[in-house]
Amino acid sequence: MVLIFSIYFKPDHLNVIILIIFECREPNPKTKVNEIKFFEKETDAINFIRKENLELINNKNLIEYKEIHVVKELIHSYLGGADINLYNELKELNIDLGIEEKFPTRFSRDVINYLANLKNGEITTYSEIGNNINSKAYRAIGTVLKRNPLPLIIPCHRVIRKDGKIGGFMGEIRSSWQQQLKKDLLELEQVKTN
DNA sequence: CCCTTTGAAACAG
DNA sequence: CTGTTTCAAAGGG
Repeated sequence: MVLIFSIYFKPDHLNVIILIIFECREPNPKTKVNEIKFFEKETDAINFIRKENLELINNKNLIEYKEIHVVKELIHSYLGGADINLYNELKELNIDLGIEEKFPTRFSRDVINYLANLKNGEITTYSEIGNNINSKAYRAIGTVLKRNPLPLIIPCHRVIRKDGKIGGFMGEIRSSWQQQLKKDLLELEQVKTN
């Protein structure tokens, strides 16, 4: 039996709804982080939860799910400006992120490993990642990040274009709330985005 | 399987 | 700005 849970919230100084999806396979008491998703409006998040038939966890019951509580609190602190590396922090706490299933190829693993070790506020470019993983497949790097199921934890928002442009976010390359969110996340880390 | 298409990119002109 | 280059993955025979 597989149970899928979710929790959503609006961070204090960020105009977005964050939905975190978890799964729990019955005999296994450990909860795995499935996905982090962003929505422009609360109604969009609610519609998604309905459509996907996700079980919604309220704050009162949150205490029962240790992993979910921890993930939510860490994201809260990070968005509040705390200098934490979400990926390393969660790894140390032994929270299951399902990295092997989410990034099955060598190439995608190399890309996200490089990203996971970036410091808070440290930005990089698609070509810089390429240089570090010994590949010139710049566009393929973008494709890996576009499909990143763990934004914030795998900080794909820290990857901009070499020419200084902001680059895409959530598959969006034109002006959109998604790209604004990328800028907001960078500014949260004191990165100037013009 | 192979063969074609597709990219949150980069580069040269 | 416009082509051209690039290569991993996904998609379609």
